[in-house]
Amino acid sequence: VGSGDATILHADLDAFYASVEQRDDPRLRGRPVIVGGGVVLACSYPAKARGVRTAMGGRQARQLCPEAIVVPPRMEAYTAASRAVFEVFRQTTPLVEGLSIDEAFLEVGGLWRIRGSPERIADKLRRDVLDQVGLPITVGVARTKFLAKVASGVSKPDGLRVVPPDRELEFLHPLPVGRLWGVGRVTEARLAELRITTVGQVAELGEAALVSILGLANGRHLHALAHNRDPRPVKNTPRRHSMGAQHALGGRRWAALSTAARTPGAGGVEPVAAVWAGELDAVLAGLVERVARRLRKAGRSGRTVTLRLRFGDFSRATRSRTLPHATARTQTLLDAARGLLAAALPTATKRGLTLVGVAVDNLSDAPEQLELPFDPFRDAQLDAALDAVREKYGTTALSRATLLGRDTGLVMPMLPD
DNA sequence: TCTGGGGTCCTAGGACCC
DNA sequence: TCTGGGGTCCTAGGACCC
Repeated sequence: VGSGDATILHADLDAFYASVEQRDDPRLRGRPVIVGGGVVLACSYPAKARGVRTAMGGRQARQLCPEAIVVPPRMEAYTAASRAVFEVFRQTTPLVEGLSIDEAFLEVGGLWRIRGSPERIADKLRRDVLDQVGLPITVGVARTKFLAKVASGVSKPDGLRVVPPDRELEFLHPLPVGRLWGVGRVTEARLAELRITTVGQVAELGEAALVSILGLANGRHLHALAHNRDPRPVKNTPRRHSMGAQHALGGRRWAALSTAARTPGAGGVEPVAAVWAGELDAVLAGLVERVARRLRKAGRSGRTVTLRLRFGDFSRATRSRTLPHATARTQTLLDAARGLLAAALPTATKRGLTLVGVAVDNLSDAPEQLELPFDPFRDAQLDAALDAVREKYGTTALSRATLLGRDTGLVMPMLPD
């Protein structure tokens, strides 16, 4: 098998959250199912057939499909199902690159002799996922990552599609531009103004023209994809670069508080604004705590704290702050987030805040490295080092052995909270 | 279409350094 | 006092993906 063969699989679970619900509750099988409340997180194919779409407002979804069964999301169940499916992926091939909770690329190029053709492997993978995890999955097979993903996309649900190397453009060019990876609502509209609606038309356009329309990176990228030029190999799942948590300030109470807080002149405005700011701070603290815990659990730390805000008109703003060192300490991150929010509070109040988010970027692979102003390996200074750490973290549990055992010279990993 | 929660990548200006 | 060229980092915004 050479590199010119179709050996990349893109495996994508069908209507993932909805399928997990149907697997776990037989009454939902074969019926229109919507997962989510205020917004559709996922829906089964009978609901899709009625026009329900992911990210659609709940009210509109129920209008389109009144007989749909609406179930609240169970994220833990989806996480567990995802782990089980990825286990099947890794039984299939060691080279698995996860893209999201429900999809991955698999390189099966070296497996001809052991497991047969990529098509056979894909077919077995689909059966294994169904048998072992109970979920339907669609697989696309092609020579490039991009095309494998397109192939699975057009074959959903419960499908398998192999694109042979000599049929690539024949398969690709009639498809709508929206199938290109990186073409969303805005780009699609811009291209539609120029009467460009198919991948084939993009391919005819020439790189320079595309760059002048869409900018350097995007233009080059789309030009390459339209010709199925995508040299990226399948790699094992990269470590994430960012970790965040956010919370929509929905509900009547928030709306009322927010309105009252930004209405000047009325009696009692000061206290209302204070209550609003106080509740906001509690939300912020909760978000930071969540992110910090996840960071510590993953043994990661980060330097940049980003505050994300969304307003009543759906516009957004971000504020960020980069710290001197990476950290996963709740208090350090919270102090930074609070500073950002305080600076943005007048704007947020005026524009009607509807969402707060916190992200930690600039992640490093290691837990926080605490710089000590001395060498803990020089015996004379060890007790001073211990005292300093104990004082800083208010702990008495830290032993000399622990400190030395880290074997990290002048730095040591952060202690858990 | 009146909207959740989690991510990725690109652009662009300004500060700062040599 | 006014002037080059090159680089990195930080911040903010925006498009896109599932």
